[in-house]
Order: sequence, then structure tokens, then C-alpha cells
Amino acid sequence: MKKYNHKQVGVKWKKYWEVKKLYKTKESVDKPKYYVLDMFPYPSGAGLHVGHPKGYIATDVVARMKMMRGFNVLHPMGWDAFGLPTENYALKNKVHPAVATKKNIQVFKKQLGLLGFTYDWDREINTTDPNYYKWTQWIFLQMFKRGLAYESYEPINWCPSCKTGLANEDLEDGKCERCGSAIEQKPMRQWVLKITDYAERLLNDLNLLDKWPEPIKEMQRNWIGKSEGALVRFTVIARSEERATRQSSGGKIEVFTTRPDTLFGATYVVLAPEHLIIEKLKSKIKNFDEVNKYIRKAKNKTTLERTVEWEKVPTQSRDARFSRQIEDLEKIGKKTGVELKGVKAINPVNNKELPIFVADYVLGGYGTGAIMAVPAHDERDWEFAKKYNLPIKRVVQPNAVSISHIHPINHKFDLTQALSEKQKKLEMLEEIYTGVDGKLIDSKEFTGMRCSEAISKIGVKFGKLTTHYKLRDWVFSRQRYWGEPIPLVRCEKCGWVPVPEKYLPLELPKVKHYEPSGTGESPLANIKNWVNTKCPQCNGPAKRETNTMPQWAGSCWYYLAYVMQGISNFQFPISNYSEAFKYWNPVDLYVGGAEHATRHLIYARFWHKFLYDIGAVNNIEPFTKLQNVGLILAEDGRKMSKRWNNVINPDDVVKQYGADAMRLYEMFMGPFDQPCAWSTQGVVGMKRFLEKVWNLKERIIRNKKQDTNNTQYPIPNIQVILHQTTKKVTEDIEALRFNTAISQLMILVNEMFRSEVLSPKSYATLLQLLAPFAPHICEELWSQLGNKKSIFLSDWPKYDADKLQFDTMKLAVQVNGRVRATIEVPTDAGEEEIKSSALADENVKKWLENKEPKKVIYVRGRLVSIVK
RNA sequence: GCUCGAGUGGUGAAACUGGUAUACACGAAGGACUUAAAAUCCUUUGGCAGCAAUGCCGUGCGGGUUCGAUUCCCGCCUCGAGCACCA
Repeated sequence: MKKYNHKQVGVKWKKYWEVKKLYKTKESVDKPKYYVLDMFPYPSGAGLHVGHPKGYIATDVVARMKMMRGFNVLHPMGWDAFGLPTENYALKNKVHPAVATKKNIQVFKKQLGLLGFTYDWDREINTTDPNYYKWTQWIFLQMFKRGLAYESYEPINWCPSCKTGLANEDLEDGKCERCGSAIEQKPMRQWVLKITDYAERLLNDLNLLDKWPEPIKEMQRNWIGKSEGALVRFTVIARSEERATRQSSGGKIEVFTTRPDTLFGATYVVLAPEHLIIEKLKSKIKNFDEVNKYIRKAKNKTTLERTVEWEKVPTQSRDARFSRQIEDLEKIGKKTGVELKGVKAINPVNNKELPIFVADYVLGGYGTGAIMAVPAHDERDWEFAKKYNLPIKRVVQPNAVSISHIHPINHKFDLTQALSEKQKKLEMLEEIYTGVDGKLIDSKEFTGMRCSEAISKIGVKFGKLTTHYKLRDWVFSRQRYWGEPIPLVRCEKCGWVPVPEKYLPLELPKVKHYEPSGTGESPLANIKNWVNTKCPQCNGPAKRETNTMPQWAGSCWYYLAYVMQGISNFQFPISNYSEAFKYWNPVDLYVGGAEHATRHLIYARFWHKFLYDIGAVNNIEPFTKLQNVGLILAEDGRKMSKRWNNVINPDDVVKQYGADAMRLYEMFMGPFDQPCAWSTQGVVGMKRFLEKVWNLKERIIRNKKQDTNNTQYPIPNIQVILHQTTKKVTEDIEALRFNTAISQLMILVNEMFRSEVLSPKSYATLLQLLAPFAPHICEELWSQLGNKKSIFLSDWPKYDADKLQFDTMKLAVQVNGRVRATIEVPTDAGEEEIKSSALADENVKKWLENKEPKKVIYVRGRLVSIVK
């Protein structure tokens, strides 16, 4: 008997699959489709570590099973290759980014090739291929034509180290997500996509995604950040202490509030330090110098907060620079502000004059940058009012129910007393109520009205009901080289003119120098003969847009590109692909890291909805089911990184233990979406298991030669376990519970191992069930059984629901909730029969102490519980 | 601070809808084979007591509901993730 040689088996079958084109996806066959997609990798210079393929293995297991279950499966792979890392790498190593990209892709492809995936490489895509990005450009132009891409001069996030503008999504704690530098606000010209037009749909349609992880949906909801409220205008007057008359200042402050019902409780108004009205009121503000000084300090503080890397500074070893920064921050304090003396705001509900403050706790970038403060019903306003001794006025009386929620009630608790204590505290303004379960007090004609009703009534009467989102429009231009050129031309006569479709792709010019200029201009601006062009409309002199698209552009539609690849090589028009889109969309299963929750996954949903609106696709959500991959950590429990020198290369693992052992191990490690540390010992265990499967084959041969009578172990046992395993493996793979599927396969193999003999049929079934996880070895053993066709062309095993149980079953017998005996009864025994045999058990009798049981409960197939 | 998610052997982890907690694997210990080692195979492996049968304890902590709780309820602790003055 030949020993299992993973290397030989691996090479042999990879070649066979390639030659037979086994994984070539066919169009429009008479089968249901299944589209299973991985988040395509960014081919970096470092190559893959063992963590990367985890998701790919999972989709491969699903793809193989679906194939065997009769689906027409699309399981493609490609490269998301534009972006800063490659460009920076290229600059550092003095190679062109296109060259570096090509090389990196080769390495990645070779590494992936070792693992035996079912990718249809005929559909490979690459976002940096002009043939690909002409469509990225085309989609952008469609947005431009419909007013969804616009030019803006607003200040944006600027990373001084990467020398480019960034979208909100690209920030982490106010720092550049890529390099960690503090972000500056820099006013500059940029292209922006109106994603906010889709905010409501992006939010609502999350409800359709019942196969997405709840946390991801929650993150998107937070990111979109919808809040409903009202805009209310406060007139600003000039008021001097000497003169008792109001003087119009000409200014108005508009505030956004979600609680217009508390308008009667507003006791002051607060502006963000960035608010423009402050400058306008300059002449009316008596303490303008003080205010101005404060504003500078506040802005400084924001920068400081962004610069200090709290989490990276251990308390013991803060260096002088950090200590100083932190000290400065602490000196400035938490919520601070300054009153604008000489001006007041008029509350529209009661004509009262309210003081106006500028304070750091109001953000310039949200709402209108101004708020009305209701300290009695808002935590932050309350804090501020306490600190600066400002008046607090209650206008909401909470319901008794909501009071009792504040104080947890237990049995020894006197509710009436608690209520009155709570009431006292509220009245003394020692505590506040911020909820909406209550009625208005002291609010003129609205007194007595429920908060929820008053929100709209007061909102409509004194302001305008509106909805606000945290989501900002997507800053879509980058001042860097390695990205898709934005296909627009600036003509003095015609303005911005799109590059006509027939001239797409607008190719990225090949240049020697592509360093970022840092001036806010893209490096493309220096290439005169590229920049200077003719207007497509009037043929007059014109200049090209020199900014490029952000890294996320190409991944917004790539799942459609794989489908297009099956039809023709990216030919216009889009209608060429309608049929194919109709067949393959949406993606049935999408697997990837959770870090994409608020970027790629929002952007792609946005683009897809847009493509739906222009009739390019006919469904409104691109991904039916989303599954997150849990990170694989290094053996030491840290993230795998060059820095820690703990990276494990999949090539080495494959070489030593084989692709099948590695695949099996990564699926067995633990729940798929949980992070887990790598263990080389674990891989060894999987190799042992595969050897066991290999050696089992011997028992079939022996069966042919020898008499089957002399066996202690009845074969029917294997039959039952085989049916159980078929059921469990099928269900578990569908639900992506790979670890328990594999453990069930191990149970089956252990059982087969205990048996002297094995029928070829049982063995074949085992191989089929194991094949999605360990394709090479199963294919080999399958062919050794005499099969001429690939195991993946065979039909997935079916189980018989009647054969899932043994003839007898073991039941636990509990007396007063404790297991005191185990009885064995025929599986088809009736309830009475089982109860009496439980009561007849010696041990049960002992624990019953000859008393009559009060109650006997039988739980089907589980246990008998006797109450003494 | 707020919102989720999670705490089970030496380790990764199982457990259907409230029904025998620790499946499966790793590691460890002992044994067989071997000149020896590796590999392989067999046995043991939650804790305590006991020769054993068996008993008691045990799923982060404290309570509760139940014949029965890892699972449900209340309160707390720890860890992880996300958001972080969003009016």
C-alpha cells in the first residue's frame, strides 16, 4: 500500500483540473446559479500570509459543494491594485507602479494557485487594466451627467504625509487611516460624489439584508447617522447694558435640534468655534478679542487631540513631548466656552433673550454648527450650564414608568418613595431627564402635551422639520498618480465636459516622475501634452482634470466585472450584459473582512443603486449574504506582521503538510468569523486525519478478500453515522459552520477505523463529503476506487431521514433534576413503556426511597425526569 | 461615556427550541512496537474524596424562574469590537 504523498497528489490533480478546465464557468446553462465572491485582494509587495486565504478557502468549500449539488457556480478572483501602498512602494524602490503591480500579482497568483481553488481564471480582473477602468470611468461619467458628481471648494481632510485629500471614511480618530498622520482641514478644489442623495435608501434597504451580520448593518446605520428634527431660527439682537432697547444686528442663528418639544426650556445658544456668524457680528461683540482668542485655542485643542496618540503611549513611559501635549489638553479642559457679550438670541417661542456662547462642545461639521441649549433635558448642556452657572429650566415631566426605569426596582424597594425621591431630585435640578416619555410643563399652550406629539407640533410652528445625516458626500479626487484618471475636460467656453465614451478608457499617461507635488495639484498636472487637449464639444483649447480617483473606486463594481468577463471583453454598451446580470445578480455569498463595513460596502451599495437607477442592473442590493472572516493571529497571539517577525507563509505550510491539511486546519480552527491564533500543531493533526482517511482504503480491499463474518463491529452502525454525517456536513457548510462539519467527519472516520471492514460505497460517500475541504486527496482516492470522472462532477450525497437513528437509544434518568441512571430502550418505544422502564431502574428506585413520584416527565429522545 | 459581541478543561473549542456540559482536535501522562528515536497504535486526561462502586463540586461573579439553566430574567465583573460631545 502506497503511503499518502501530499506533494504528488497535489501536483497531479491541480494539473488534471487545469487540463480538463473543470472550473470554467459556463453561461446560461440549464441550472440554478450560485455566485460566491471573495473580497479581492490588494496585491502588496509582501505576499500572502496564512491569514489571507482563510476566506478564500471558505468560499471554495461552498463553491465545491454547490457544484456537486447541481448549481452553476461562479467563483472568480481578481486584483484591486490601484492605490497608495503600491505607489509609495514604487517611489521607494524606483520602479514604476505598473511594474510593481504586475510583479505582485504574479506572486499572489502563484501563492493562491498552491491551495487548489476553483477559480475560473478566464474571468480574472485587474482594476488597473485600462480595459477594466474604462468602465469605472464610464460609471463616474454617468454620475456626472446626472449631477451626482460635482466640483467643490469646501475645506476637506488633507493628509500632509500622503499629500492628498481624503474622504471622511478614510480617517481613523481624525488621523490618516493609512499613515497615522494628523489630518488638516484644507480648502481645495475637488470632485465629490453625492452619496447623501442615497442616504435614505442606503439606510432603509439595510432592512432587506436579513443575511448580513447585524453588527455590520449597525455600523452602517451609525455611519449614515440619520436624525430627525427641526431647524429653528433665532434672531440675533445687539443689547447694551446701558440702553434698554433692542437693536437689530441683522443676524440670525439657525440651530438644528431633535427636540423641538424642549424649545421652551432653552436657556442659551451655543455656536461652534468655526461658525461664520461670529465674524459677521464682530462689531457688535464687546469682548471680541477674548472670543477670538478662545476660538484659536479651541481649534488648537482639536488639532492637539488628533495629534496625541493616546493608545500608543504607555503611562509609565510618556516622553516629554507627549506629557506636554497631554498637560496642555488637560489645562484646556473638557467643555469650555465664552459668552459673546453684547449680543443675544431671541427664542422664537417666547421672545426671550438668551445669551450666546461659543464653545468647543458644538461641532462645526454637523447640523448647522449651532445649537439651542436645554440643560434640563440634555446631558451635555447640563454639564456646561452647571460649569458656567447658567439657568436651567425644566419643561418635561417624565412619566412614572420612565422614572422607575431610572431606579432599578427590586423587591425591597418602595416604589412610591422612589418616585418622590426621584421627583425631588428632578425639581432640585440635581438630576435631569433626557428621555421622551413624558409631558410638557411650563410651555404655554403646549403644556400637557406628550413629547412625541410636541416634537412635530412645535417643530412645525416655530421651525422647519428636517432630517440630518452624519454621512457626508464622498470626496472622490486624490492628488496622486496611481489611480484612475477622472475623464473630464475643462473648456473655457463649455465648462466641464465629459470625455466621450468612444475615447474611453482615458489612459493614465506613462511617466517617469509621479511623486506627489504636495501643492494640491496632482502629479499629472506636470505633463503638459497630456493636460492640454481639445474640448470634445467645441474643439477649442481645453485642459484635462488631473486628479485621480480614490482607491475604492475600482472595487465599487468589480462583482459585475466578473460577470461581464464571461460575455465579452468589456465592450460598450452596458446593455450587452443585461442578460448576464439578470442571471448572475445578486451575489449569493460575499465573504471578507469586517474592516470594510463603512467603506467598500457602503460605496459598492451606493454605486449599485445608482446602476439600478440608470437601468444597468435590475436589482437594488448587490450582496444577498455577507459573511465576515475572523482574523488569523500569529502563534504568539499578536497580529502577523513583519515587525514582530511572526508571519507564517502559506507556501511553507503547503510544502510541508499539503494544501489539503492547511485548508482543513483553517476551517477547523474555530468559528469562522472569530479571530484565532495559528497553531502549527493543529495542522499536524489535520495531516494525521488525512493519513487516516488514506489508510482506511486498505479495509475495503481486505473486505474483498476476506470473509466479512468475523467482525465485532456491526456495519449498520456506520450506516447510521453516515446518514447523520451527510446531514450535518450539508447543513453546516450551508451555514458556514465548517468547524463542526469537520468534527463530524472525524467522528465518522473514527467509527470507520474501529470497524474491520468497510463497504466501497460508504468510503465513497465519506470522500464526497470531505472533498470540498480536501479536494486533492479525495480526488485521488476517488479515482483509486475506479471512478473515471472527477469527484466534483459526482452528485452530492443525500441522507435518509428515517436512517438517522440507531435501533436503541440511551436516555438519562433524572431524579429531582440530577442524573441518577441511564437506560437503554428501543428507539420506537412508547412514552409509557419508557417511563416504566425508567422507574424500574435499580438506581432510580434507590434515589426514590420507595416514595411515589409526584411527576414523571419524558423529553422525547433525551431524558426522563422524575420529581420526588 | 454609549452601543453591540463574548467569558465553558492545560489549549482551540462543541452543546438542537431550556433537556446527560466538555463532542472533535491539540497538548500532556502511561503502555505496545523499536537496539534507540521518530512515526504509528492502544489507554488515561475538569476538580476533590475513594481500592472501587460511587458521591460532592463545576460553564466569569451574585441572585431569581424551572422537575431541570452554558442557554431565560435581574444586578455586577472582565475582555474584545465599533462609535465617541452628532444636539
